[in-house]
Amino acid sequence: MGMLKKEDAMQFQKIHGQILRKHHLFSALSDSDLAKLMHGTRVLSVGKGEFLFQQNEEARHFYFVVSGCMKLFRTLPDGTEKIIELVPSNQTFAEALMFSAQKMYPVSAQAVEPAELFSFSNVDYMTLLKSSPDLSLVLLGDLSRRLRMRLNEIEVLSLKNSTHRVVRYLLTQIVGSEAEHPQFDLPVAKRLIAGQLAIQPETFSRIVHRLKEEGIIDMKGKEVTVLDRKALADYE
Amino acid sequence: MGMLKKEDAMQFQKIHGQILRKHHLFSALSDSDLAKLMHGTRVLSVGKGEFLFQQNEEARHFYFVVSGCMKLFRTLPDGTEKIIELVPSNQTFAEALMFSAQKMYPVSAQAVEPAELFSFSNVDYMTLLKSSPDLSLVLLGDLSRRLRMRLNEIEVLSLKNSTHRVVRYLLTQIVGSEAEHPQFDLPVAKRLIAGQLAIQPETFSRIVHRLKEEGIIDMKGKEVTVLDRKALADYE
DNA sequence: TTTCCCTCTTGATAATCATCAATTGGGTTT
DNA sequence: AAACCCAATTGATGATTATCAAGAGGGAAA
Repeated sequence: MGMLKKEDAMQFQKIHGQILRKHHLFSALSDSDLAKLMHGTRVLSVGKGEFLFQQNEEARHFYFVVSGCMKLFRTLPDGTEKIIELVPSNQTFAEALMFSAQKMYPVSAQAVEPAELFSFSNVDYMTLLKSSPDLSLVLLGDLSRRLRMRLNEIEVLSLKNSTHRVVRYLLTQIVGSEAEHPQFDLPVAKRLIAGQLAIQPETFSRIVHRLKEEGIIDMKGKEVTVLDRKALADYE
Repeated sequence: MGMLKKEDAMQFQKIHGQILRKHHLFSALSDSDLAKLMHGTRVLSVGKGEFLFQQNEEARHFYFVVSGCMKLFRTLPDGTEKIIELVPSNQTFAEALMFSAQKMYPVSAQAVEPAELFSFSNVDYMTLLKSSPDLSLVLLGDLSRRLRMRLNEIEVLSLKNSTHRVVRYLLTQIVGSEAEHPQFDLPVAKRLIAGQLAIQPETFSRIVHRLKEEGIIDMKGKEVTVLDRKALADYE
């Protein structure tokens, strides 16, 4: 939590550089550019429930999640919070603000479980960008992908009833799996998932109950098993 | 509707170049670059209700709306359509796909009123991008702004009741206006606005009726007058 | 002008969902 | 182990909204 001294920085890069390399925002950087960027990097530990930043704070940094999980949300006029995104490890967030005229975070960021983060200076990264057209293209692809994610969310929120939203959520969790009875763990607490789907926790619980009764899925704690893929897809 | 011949192209650019110049995607281009780009440009006329492209079609072009209005929407599993965006004149759309790995339009595009469009080749524009880091930054800002727009939409869709959504919509239409009784025209048919807010036309109509009864707004056809700004804002 | 079409409106009803309240269950701390 | 906390569940109720149906209004075309 603070600027690193030179000798630490070298050690830091040695240990963590390769973690970053896996992410497309950093994989295209030359060794020297990465070193330069990481010189201004800070390592942050955020405890469960702790805030990283609040909505409308000035945005000078963007972040990479090393471990844990961050929750990005907006506070609605009635005081409830709307979850915009849950950011798992090995992902970045808040990097789109670098290019926006609006220099304030449009969301608040809070850890849903203890998290380790790298923070990057927007101005430093911008400097790299200006000298590297390829990197810009990578970022453009990144934002484009994010845009598409948001599109999907908008579609989910527009689905007529809550059951459809839950079903859609379950289906997105098992795309890619070829298994007859796909299995996965809910990434976060059920109430948070309900929040993402803009339904109440009680409603979520009741819908899951119904799907279980109909023999379409099974759920024990966070462990989900899809028993009838077709029936689930047919709900749509 | 077709590739322009050289002499036409010059005329074309003379007439329309300055229109494009006003848009930030093209304002940073040099004269020669703009000329090069417009050489491959097509002018399209799309009649009311006519489709420009369908969801999942391969995306080779992006578009600039010269006049008219385009509707971007997704078809939901139940057959209804969810309006993602209404694109008025002097705006571009579908340019984010240039950078995405997914090369298919994630939405369908249809004219809600007769529209004139310019189409641009993705590969041509990409070529320009690679040689112009500044242009990349402009585009990054563009996508960033779009991302924020989507964020707002997601928030609107998460608002608990329909009245809040309508009120929020009205408020966004009068930001910037300092008038005591701001006035504006609905940009499209009410049923389309209802669709954007993910509510039924009937519900929209009833909510407007109530707001009129309470003396907060007035609405005659598409002409809207806000009679009580404060009361409207307090609904949130 | 008259006809036609489509949007918008208004009413009545049914379905869905949020809210309030009480209980259970799992995991952690003391 | 006991106490405690918070998440999750389940039930009962009321509010909100979708749906179905019918009529009114407005603009375009014949």
